[in-house]
Amino acid sequence: MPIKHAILGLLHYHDMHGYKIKDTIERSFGYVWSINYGQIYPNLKALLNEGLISIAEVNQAGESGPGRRRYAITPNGKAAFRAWVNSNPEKTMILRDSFLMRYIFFGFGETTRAVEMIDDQIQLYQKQLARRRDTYQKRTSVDLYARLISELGMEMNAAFLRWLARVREEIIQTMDSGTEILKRRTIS
Amino acid sequence: MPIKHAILGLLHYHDMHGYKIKDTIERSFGYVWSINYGQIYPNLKALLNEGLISIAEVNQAGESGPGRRRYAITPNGKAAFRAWVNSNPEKTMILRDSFLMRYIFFGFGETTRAVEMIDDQIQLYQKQLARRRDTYQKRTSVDLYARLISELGMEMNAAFLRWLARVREEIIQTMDSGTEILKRRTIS
DNA sequence: CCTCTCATGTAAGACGTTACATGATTCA
DNA sequence: TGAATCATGTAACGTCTTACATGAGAGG
Repeated sequence: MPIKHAILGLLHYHDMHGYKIKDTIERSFGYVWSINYGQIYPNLKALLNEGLISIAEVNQAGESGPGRRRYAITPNGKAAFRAWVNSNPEKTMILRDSFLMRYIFFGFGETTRAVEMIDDQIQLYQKQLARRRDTYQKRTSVDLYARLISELGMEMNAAFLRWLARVREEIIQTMDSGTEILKRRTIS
Repeated sequence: MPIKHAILGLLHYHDMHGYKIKDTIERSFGYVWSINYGQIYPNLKALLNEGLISIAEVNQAGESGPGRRRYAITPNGKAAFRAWVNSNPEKTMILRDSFLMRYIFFGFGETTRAVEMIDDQIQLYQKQLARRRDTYQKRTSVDLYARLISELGMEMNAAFLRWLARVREEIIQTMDSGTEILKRRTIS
């Protein structure tokens, strides 16, 4: 139940609406965790039942539909969160990327198409890196951990771009030399 | 349905049992994709129904229980797979790591525990990097794409380790200087 | 007035994990 | 003979995504 912990973590900063929680998660660490309303609202309800969060304020301007609820973390919530942060992480890192998934089998597709897709990836990650650098320069928080995680994002991004450039070059060399190495494929 | 495509991709190399498919996925690109039997067997059944794979051989030594089935890709399977490889990847990369998830909120936990967890991560990734370098040196395949993807794995691994070392250092500096910067936290 | 952003929620279905049950073969 | 590995499968449960429905407030 990592979503619950993410919610509890964010509520340490200040009280929030469910909408704002999703928004913050997406903008702050969307590349580590993505989320949607189908997860947020049921989890808020559950956390409320468990006494880990409470409702700080309800704004009910209209009469129909649910009110806008601002949630706050309770002392029990803080304790549960602290226990989780201090507990051992499971050691499984999952990286899921549909480009990489295809890439693995590029040898079975068309080489020209492969180069096209690599170029698309290069463009995409160049934009992303530029955006990250911009956000990094403009950041207002002095938080050590937040600063370091955004450095990690930029470094990973840059490393991936360097790798893509190398891959592109090597594929083009293979095309030029016209060898049929690609067809002698084996896997254990 | 990315599992189906992974299965079709692997069957290009040679015919395989379901068991071997899981094993190969885990050993070849387990850090990009993980899988379990609850997904493998139902997907094999579905692919068979769709005519994208066929049964190459059934070994039924005993009499009870299901036979050991070796699967092969059909021409239709190859066509479907090729269409997928050449189709545009969705642009969402998902990185899910329970250490990083905790890391984001380290400021709310105990700093000494944070350093301990960082040290555990360093050990874990040092071992992983050593294992990857070993596998890389011993690889028998000349496949361009396979070689490059394992280089990506090692580079990402190394970059993460460099980052962890820097994080450790900066945290310890903060502890020594005894400033209370950690407590002035804000997030947008 | 219309569109965008803020805001809350549910239902259906897809996807993934865990745990269990079964049995053959291989090797020490 | 016992343990490890090879091998197939399902049921229950949990998580995640997608699509939909609803409505308030702000600003052009």
